[in-house]
Amino acid sequence: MPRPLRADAARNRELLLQAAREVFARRGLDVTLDEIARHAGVGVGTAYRRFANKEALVEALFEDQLDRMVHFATSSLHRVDTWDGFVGMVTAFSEQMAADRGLREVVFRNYGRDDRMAQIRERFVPAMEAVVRRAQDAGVLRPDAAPTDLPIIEMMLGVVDVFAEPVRSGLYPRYLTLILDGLRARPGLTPLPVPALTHDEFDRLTLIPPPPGL
Amino acid sequence: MPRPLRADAARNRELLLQAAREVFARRGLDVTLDEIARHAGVGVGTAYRRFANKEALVEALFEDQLDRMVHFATSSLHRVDTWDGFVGMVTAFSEQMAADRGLREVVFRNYGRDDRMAQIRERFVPAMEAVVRRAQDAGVLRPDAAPTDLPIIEMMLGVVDVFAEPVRSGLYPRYLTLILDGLRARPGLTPLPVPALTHDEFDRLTLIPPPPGL
DNA sequence: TAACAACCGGAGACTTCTTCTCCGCTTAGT
DNA sequence: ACTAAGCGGAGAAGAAGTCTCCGGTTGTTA
Repeated sequence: MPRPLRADAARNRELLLQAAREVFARRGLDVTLDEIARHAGVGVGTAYRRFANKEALVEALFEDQLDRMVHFATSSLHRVDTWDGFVGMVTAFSEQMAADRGLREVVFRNYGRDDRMAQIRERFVPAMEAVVRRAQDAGVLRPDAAPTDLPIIEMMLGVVDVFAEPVRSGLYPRYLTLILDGLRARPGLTPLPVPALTHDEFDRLTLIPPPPGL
Repeated sequence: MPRPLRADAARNRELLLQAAREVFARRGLDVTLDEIARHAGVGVGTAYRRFANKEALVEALFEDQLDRMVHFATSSLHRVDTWDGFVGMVTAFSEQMAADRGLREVVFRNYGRDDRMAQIRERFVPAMEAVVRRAQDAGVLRPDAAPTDLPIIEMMLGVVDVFAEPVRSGLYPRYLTLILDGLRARPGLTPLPVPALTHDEFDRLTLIPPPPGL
């Protein structure tokens, strides 16, 4: 059992976590620990004394955030209007992801690849599947949509936001709306010409070395 | 007037251009000249003797490719079915972009920022505008779509392809279809909640330092 | 309030990656 | 056969990131 930190050390630890939250959210996971330390107002040495490396810091930060994402999915199942439930989940996902570039990178690059996060991911999949199936059973979601379309869509929206952010923040809802209009079941839709990624394909993607450039 | 290259030098120049075409297309503009030289089967020294730097090589390669993109836009105006014309242009763009990661990066990072490419870009904008307006006047494209939506959509599709490529190439048409279904004028569409980027905003985006991560 | 273990800052050692140069050897062209 | 043009690729130079080390400071305990 590690004995408690001295008061100044504990305070610095909190400063670092807070700084990391902000810097990761704005600039992604590729920032240096040096930079986080500077933003926290402590020395690099202090940062490395508290967290063995950047990965440890990421883990400490994103566990509960991923948890919250799963919660969005399951709770959307209880909405009375099925389409609203679906839209609500996708919108909530997008809001989280848009607000936090680090979160996007954790989700799509599976940063850390450790067990705890893997467990969370395992609860993700059934949740998304349930929401998609419910919406399709109700006839409001186009029948050829698939659960893995959702993370792909989140990725697309995330990129729009990274790209547009320097001149306009909050552009992504425009494209979210567009895509939701394309997802809604309607007469006269064009059948989707390629099958969606299987869950297995998707998992493999997040586990392989990050494709340079998100 | 530079005097003609010796035969072996001219041949190596072609080898380098060909290698660059392939490597840029597959891996993007961030590959090193060393890598291109290796792929061409010549020494690095040779590469740097022929092209002052990577930028010169990029310029030599992408001028006519951009030209072809503009051509897609203008020729789509002559299709009898307006919606087919619109879809044809967007599809042609996507095919080009999906097949060539380097091209995507030239378009969105304005690599080089030189005059010749700027001129081409200037012809791009009116062409896209014309196609969008024609489709909206005919009532087949949703009225709240805008010309700058098209490059944004291309960017989204490009990212899907970069991401999915390691386990599945050619996934993007699925999402292209989805988005086109969302772009088509229909009763019951949700109004797009945020204005599109203006041309000016878009230009500024491509001119500022590349947002790290495409 | 003295004493010391814990902690701090940040210079810089190390590593990795990319760009580009230099020079001894080879070859095309006359 | 001679020589200017060209070749290859080791490695210099620089940029960027990770992490260590240590002289000086501070919280804590007695």
